[in-house]
Amino acid sequence: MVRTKVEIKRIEDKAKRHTTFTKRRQGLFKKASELCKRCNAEAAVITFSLAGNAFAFGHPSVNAVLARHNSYDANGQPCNDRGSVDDDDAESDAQKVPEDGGVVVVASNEDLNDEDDDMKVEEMSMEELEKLDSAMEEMKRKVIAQMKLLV
Amino acid sequence: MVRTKVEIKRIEDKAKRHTTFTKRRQGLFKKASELCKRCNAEAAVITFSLAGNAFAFGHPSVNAVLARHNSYDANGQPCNDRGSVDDDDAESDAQKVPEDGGVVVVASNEDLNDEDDDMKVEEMSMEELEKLDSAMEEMKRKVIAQMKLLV
DNA sequence: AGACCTATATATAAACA
DNA sequence: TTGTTTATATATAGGTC
Repeated sequence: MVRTKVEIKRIEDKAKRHTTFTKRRQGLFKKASELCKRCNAEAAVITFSLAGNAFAFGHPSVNAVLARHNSYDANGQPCNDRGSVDDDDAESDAQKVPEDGGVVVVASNEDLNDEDDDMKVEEMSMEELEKLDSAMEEMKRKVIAQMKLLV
Repeated sequence: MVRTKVEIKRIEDKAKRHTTFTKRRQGLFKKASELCKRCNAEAAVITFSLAGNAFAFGHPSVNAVLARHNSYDANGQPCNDRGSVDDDDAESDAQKVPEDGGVVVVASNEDLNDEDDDMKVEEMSMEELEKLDSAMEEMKRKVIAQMKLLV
């Protein structure tokens, strides 16, 4: 796109490829940021380099956007892969988190309070919270996998 | 950026904002697509317009990237929000999802099997799965909020 | 709403520090 | 690696249809 028009195909030279990845990733994050600011939108960008490194941008936060996306997904709005656009249906009068109250999810994991599997989040240590968080990620994957089987 | 230099701030006019959102979203997806092709990378972009519409791009697929991100996240690599970069540590010789087995997260929600709060995912109906999924989203937010308090 | 236009702002490949 | 520099390709604001 520049000194000479380049074809959009895989760069073979490893060093060059990584340099381009870094530059373009920065550009991509900047574009995402501008989109959020200018349009008061929410967006998340997640990238993995070929080397396996992860980079993410999110506004208001990566997790916030992913959670919202998950809830949309679960509610039926599909997400195209591969450069195509998504829904864009009618009004879509916003998404509300169910109702915030009364949810008492507890975790019983071999590594996590075997005897007392009903601790409240407010009473957990950081270590316990992190374990619960990981357990939930795993559970999430299982639930989604199971849902797909039933659809 | 164009006929005249524009400030990167919120566009007040609703129609204009939406037009810009559409154009910039298309540009963002294109950039993401080019990054993937040129650098053989994986990337996902998720956006929500102010109106609440969801749009997503992913290579090789939105879900593939999100799943990979989840596993990274659970394994400790943090994800900055707000336009900043992520890890980029040493070799990062790939990521494996912990080990899939032994996790027995259960949900007890007023709307979800009050009497039996220890159902296995494999035995749940679609409706129950969706409720559990929503409950987990909510729990996730609470856990993260609590973590932030402790950090 | 979209599709096209066009002038200008940006992004960026290549080279080098 | 990370940051220049520079020439050129793209993206896009503001129109028009």
